Amino acid sequence: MADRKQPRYNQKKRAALEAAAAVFAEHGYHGASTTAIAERLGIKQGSLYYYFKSKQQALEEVCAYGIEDYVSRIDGIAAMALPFAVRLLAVFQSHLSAFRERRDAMKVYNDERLYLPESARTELHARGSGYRKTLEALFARAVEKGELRADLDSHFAALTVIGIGNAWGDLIVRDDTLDTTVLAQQCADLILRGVVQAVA
Amino acid sequence: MADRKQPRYNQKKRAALEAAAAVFAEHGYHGASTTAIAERLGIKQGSLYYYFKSKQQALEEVCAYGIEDYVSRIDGIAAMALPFAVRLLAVFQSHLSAFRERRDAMKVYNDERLYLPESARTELHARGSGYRKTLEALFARAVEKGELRADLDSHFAALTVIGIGNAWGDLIVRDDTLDTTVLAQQCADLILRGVVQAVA
DNA sequence: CATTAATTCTATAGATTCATAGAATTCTGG
DNA sequence: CCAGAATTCTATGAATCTATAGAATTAATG
Repeated sequence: MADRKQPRYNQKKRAALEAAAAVFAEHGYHGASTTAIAERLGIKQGSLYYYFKSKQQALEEVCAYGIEDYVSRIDGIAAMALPFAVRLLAVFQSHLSAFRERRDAMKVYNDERLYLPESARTELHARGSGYRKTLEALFARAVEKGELRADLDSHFAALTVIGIGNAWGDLIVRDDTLDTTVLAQQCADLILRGVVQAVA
Repeated sequence: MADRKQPRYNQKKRAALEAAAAVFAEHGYHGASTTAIAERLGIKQGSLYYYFKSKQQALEEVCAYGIEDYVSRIDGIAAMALPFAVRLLAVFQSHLSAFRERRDAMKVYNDERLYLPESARTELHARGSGYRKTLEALFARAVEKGELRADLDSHFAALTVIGIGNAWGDLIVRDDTLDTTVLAQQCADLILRGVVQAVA
């Protein structure tokens, strides 16, 4: 049916993905109707099934789309040989700007992925927890190097940082006036001074 | 129809509320069917309308139920004349244990309230932002007293603390083994050392 | 026990939903 | 311009869901 080599198809497929993301983000997965998604795309409800096998598959793709670059960017950060403070700032910057650029899909990934069946969720979970583990390792290595206090729980710290990013991400989605750069700085600052050993 | 003076009624009404909370928490508002709620209560779908005028009203009540004591407790904390560190710990302790005690309703309040119509949402919003303002004032006063660094943004700090509480609350809901006392301590510790002026 | 009130049940109307099949249209390459 | 492929449309089946009405049952009270 769908020839992947046609640029025309890929273009509209992505538009379909973003339409689905927008409607899922606004009404939630179950509250979103295929009619609403199709309308946003400018086609009729039935035509939507040319792009998605089912509503559920649309959710899967939106979720995957929502985290793909968010997740991939942290590997770059982890690869850089920079002081922890700079890396942490980059983590927040990356996290928050991901919410700006793919706000709908990120929100959907965070809020709606739990409605996917086990099978689909585990694949997503793998990537998500890959992110967490990388971040955790980032903390752990900084502790080893003496950049951070020795009694820091890396697991706790990583989860909290992700939690803060998601919490502000949620607010960013609903408030366009928030400046992600400033916010990232504030977040990093708050965590850092709670994490860096106090100077005696 | 429903005489509020009958203890029998109130008892089952609360059970209905908790059944609705549980199903809303698991499937989301739109994904939850009145049949599922009724089944959990041990009655038939139609009978549910003896306790709720509509599904939407059930959501309103669950949301209100979800934050009532969470919100009320912060006033007590604000009233106490204690060092900021102790108060912050109490805030986290209160926030997290609220998630333990009313896990379903709290989750529903956080995740599903946006599906309520404007009118119902504003009343809830009043209470929620009352919480934020109190917390904000708590930070501001501590800054004035010199307990915290002078350049701290109280608004940012308050929202971040709430965000952390909600993030861990979400994890608590899904993982019964997490110890809220330890967690509250870790959260307070992390924020404090990022907030208290470093000793020179 | 009998009367009244409270609670639950059955049955159903009416609306909405997802998904499919096949026809109709539009696009593309020769 | 024509042939075949790609895209969209129409129409519809079957399931599900909320809410209501009135009957039936259970509990409470004198």
